[in-house]
Amino acid sequence: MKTKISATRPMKMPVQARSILTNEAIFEATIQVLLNLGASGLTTTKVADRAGVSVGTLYQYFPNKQALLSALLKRHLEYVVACVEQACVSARGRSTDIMAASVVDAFIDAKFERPEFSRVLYSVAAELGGQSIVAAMMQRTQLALCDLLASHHDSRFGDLKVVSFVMATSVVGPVQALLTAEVSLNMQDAIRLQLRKMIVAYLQSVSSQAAMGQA
Amino acid sequence: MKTKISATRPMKMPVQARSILTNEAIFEATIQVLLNLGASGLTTTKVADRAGVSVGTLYQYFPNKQALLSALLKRHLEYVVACVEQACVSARGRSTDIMAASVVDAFIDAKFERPEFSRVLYSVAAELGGQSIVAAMMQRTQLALCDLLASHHDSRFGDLKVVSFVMATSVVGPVQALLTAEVSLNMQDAIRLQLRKMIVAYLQSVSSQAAMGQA
DNA sequence: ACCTGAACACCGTTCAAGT
DNA sequence: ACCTGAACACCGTTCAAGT
Repeated sequence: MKTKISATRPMKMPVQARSILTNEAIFEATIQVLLNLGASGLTTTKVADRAGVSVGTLYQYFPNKQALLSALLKRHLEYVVACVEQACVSARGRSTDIMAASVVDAFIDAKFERPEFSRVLYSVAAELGGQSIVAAMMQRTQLALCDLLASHHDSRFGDLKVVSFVMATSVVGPVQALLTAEVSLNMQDAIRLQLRKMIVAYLQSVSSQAAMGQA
Repeated sequence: MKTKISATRPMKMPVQARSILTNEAIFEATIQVLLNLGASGLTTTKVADRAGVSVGTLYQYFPNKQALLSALLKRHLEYVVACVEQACVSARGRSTDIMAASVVDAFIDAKFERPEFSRVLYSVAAELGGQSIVAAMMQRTQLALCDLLASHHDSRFGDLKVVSFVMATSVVGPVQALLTAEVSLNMQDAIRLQLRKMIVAYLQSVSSQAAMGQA
């Protein structure tokens, strides 16, 4: 239990713990700066100041500004995708209505947990580093949707790759518009219901009975 | 036909003509730099060089870099919206199938006329100045869609504001994914057909007979 | 070993000096 | 009148010098 390690790292745990702590402080600082000044006002120096470290230290944790923002975007999108994946699991084997509502609601709810944060991340997502992260997350979402659709007892939905692509991508536009356009709460709810309707209608229009053959 | 105007602008037309020409040269240079180096590699100096003017001159035409990019984005989106508006006019009074196909095709075709350009503009659209332009263009699109839907002889589609919002926004995600994810041509066509299907299915699911009452 | 922040290169923007 | 480009302020990134 002594602290007599000389030239190596003091102890294994503390070093990692401090490292994780600093990492988290930098993330949190980035979020704050992003919310206060927007993506265009974000500066590595401002982030470092807010996190209580020097710029040099920030660059030990992230190779450059884009990597920092990409990591933040990735963390956010991984959370959102995880929510959608969970909804997919929960709705396995249920009706198309429930499938559609679960997925739509999970996505909207995840994005609206911190609307301003979701909103400001769109500019990060549109940059080079962001686009590949978005693509990867979209891929994961489509996989989860394929699983979900395949679990339906009575129906086949045609080419699941295509159907899940359309399902996944068609909800992002409306939600982005909702987040950036500041529409009324009534309108928000109305649109959520309409989105469910749209996905249900789509699924039913591409579905065929699984029992015998298909139309 | 003489050129004897002393201290004022040489002639009215030539000045405007030269002005318009330079303006266009700057736009064209911006597009080229954007295509070659991406939004993150674009520099006002590079644009000015490519346009054959000095930075100072560029700043006489545009107050700052963001205004330049916003103007370019606006011009692009105005063209795209014009295409969609025209499709809406052409499909007035037709079946829901034709309405959906016209609008979806017009949007996809307009965006795919210069795919790389459309693609690189997403990062411009996500920035502060871009978001309000996108919102305004979305507004115009929704108006055109309301007109289109109202022209249907046999059906009412409920709250047109909401339905047109969902229609307009739900196609942007798939098309953006198509443009950024480099999917195969087969897949592209398949998705175009599916998008039509989705919009048709949605319109039919929210429609009711106009003749007597509604369900 | 790890942190610091002055220093460097580069970019957006301006404006005194040209024509 | 209009254009030019050196100059300025600021930002991303590095690295010699500290502890």
